Amino acid sequence: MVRSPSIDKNGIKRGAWSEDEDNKLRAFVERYGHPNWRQLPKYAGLMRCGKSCRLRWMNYLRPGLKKGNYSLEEEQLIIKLHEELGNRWSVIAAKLEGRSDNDVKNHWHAHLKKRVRSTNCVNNSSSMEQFTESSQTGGPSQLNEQSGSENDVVVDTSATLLQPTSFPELSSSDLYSTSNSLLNGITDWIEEESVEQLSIFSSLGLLPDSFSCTKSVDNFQTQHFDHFWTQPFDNFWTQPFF
DNA sequence: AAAGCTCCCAACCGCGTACTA
DNA sequence: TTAGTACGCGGTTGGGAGCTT
Repeated sequence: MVRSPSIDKNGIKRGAWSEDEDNKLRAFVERYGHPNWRQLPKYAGLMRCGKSCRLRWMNYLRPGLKKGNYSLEEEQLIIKLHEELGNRWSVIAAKLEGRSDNDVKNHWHAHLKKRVRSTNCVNNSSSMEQFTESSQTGGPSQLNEQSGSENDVVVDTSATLLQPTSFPELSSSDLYSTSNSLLNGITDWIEEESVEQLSIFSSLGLLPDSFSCTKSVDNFQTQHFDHFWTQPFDNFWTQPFF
């Protein structure tokens, strides 16, 4: 997953960091700080460029950095801030305790971007607005009220799907994927079935409350996942250091 | 079993900005 | 004012791991 270590023509090492290098950098920065990244590797006994040292420290070694799964709240905040600020990853990361800009950026490209895109696609509207709005209030928005004619059959049950407390070992991304698959399955099924069957399905509490379905006489459309994220889820440079 | 593909994270690169002489 | 230097940011890439065929 990391680049193979190599040494360029200037004798600067590149690629993946070894444990020994990490230890040297960590020990040096914790003892002396980092007032001059360019000079640091020389005094820390590292064959790296200052830029590489800074990056390694900021994204991996810095104390208080969180690694691993993002919480629902963190993901909501990233999406909200990205909508407001664009790709200003350092500003966004600063709002998230223990996350680096690189980490936030990677998580966005790997998980959140396509999620936002698909949500926008499904809803064909300002879903992010609803997303962030409902995230703040903690409750579901009122999509059903936007549904049109009296011929519409509106379903919005109180059943829930894939609570994180039930699946603590799954990340929110995993839960999202699984729930999305299930909901797509339900959607496909509903598109093939009658309104009557849909009503039965609803009355039995078998639809999640993140799911709403509108069926008009001449126009069938499903709307789901708008509320998924609102569900309860859970001058000392005088001597070399080494 | 193995070849090909996709995902995703760590690291690199280039550019803009701040600072200093 | 300008040139040089260092830093920080955001875009991009490399490549291992896991998945699919």
